[in-house]
Amino acid sequence: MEEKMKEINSMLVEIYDDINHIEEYTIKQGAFNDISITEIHTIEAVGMYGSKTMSEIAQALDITMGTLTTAVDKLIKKGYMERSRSNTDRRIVNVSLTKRGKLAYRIHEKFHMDMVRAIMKDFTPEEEEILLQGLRKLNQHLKDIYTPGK
Amino acid sequence: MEEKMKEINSMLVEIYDDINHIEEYTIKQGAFNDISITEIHTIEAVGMYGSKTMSEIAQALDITMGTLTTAVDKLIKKGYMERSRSNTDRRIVNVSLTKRGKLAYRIHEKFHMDMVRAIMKDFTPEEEEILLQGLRKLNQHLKDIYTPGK
DNA sequence: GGCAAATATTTTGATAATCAAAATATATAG
DNA sequence: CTATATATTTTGATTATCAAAATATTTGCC
Repeated sequence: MEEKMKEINSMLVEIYDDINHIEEYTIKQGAFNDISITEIHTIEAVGMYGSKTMSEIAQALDITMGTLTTAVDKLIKKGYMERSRSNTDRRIVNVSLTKRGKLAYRIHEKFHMDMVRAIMKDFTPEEEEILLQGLRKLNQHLKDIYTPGK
Repeated sequence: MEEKMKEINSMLVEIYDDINHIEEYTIKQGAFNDISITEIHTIEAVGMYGSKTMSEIAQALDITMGTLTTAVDKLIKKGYMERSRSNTDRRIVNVSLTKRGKLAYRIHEKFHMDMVRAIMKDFTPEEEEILLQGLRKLNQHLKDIYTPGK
């Protein structure tokens, strides 16, 4: 039992580190080598469809709006997203992805999907189901011990 | 299939983020609230027993030695580690944990173990085994597509 | 034995990501 | 129509990071 726990822990730590490195590396090698992981995640948070407000994005990323403002400035300059003031409430700024932003989104999404595919490889449907349930439980458990912003 | 993959992916992303937040939060609340996660990881890389050279630590953390130098400077100032020149080769700097450093190490280790214990608690042995298998596969997949330092 | 090349580390000068608090602009409620 | 609330940006700071230059020491070789 103790042994298995240690293995799971070191798996988690290794996976955590590797994902970081690989995500970084993949971006640097790819077609969009002028953006960082952090920036990809900002693009991810804006989302493929329609637009999001600054507040929504900042909340999703769990960063302050000040941080987000500068991040969005740079991503606009690089051609990945655009800003527009809401017509109904001029305080609100809507951010949406450009063509280039959407392409970057899709490529990053593929990276993630390939990762999941690798996990599922050789799993029977039952195993798949069990894994999913396990992850749901783990996720819920983590949410229980800590809820962001609280 | 596609649906299930998407759910697994978003579970993984959420879990990843939550672990980050929880780790950060736990440190801020605890007895060693003058250090960051990054600093805890530096302490972790120095290790409980004996000492490590700057090169070894930098390689383990995958950061440059310049970055490490400043990190170690700060951790020494805060009383978590110490430096000493090797007697056999005066170019080499050995870094080791102080009592305080070792205590921080143990507390962080306990945090990890508690987390794994919490995860496993809700799992049946069958789920546990499948989760472990999934993690092993993911780990292998990540190693296959990228080997650090190459 | 002494100099050139290699090795280990630190210093320097720069950038990215982040925050809290102040400033700005707009909306809403009484 | 004014005071308060809300959404965002600006300001001033800190931390983590890198690459390249500088420093100190060791090793290899004539």
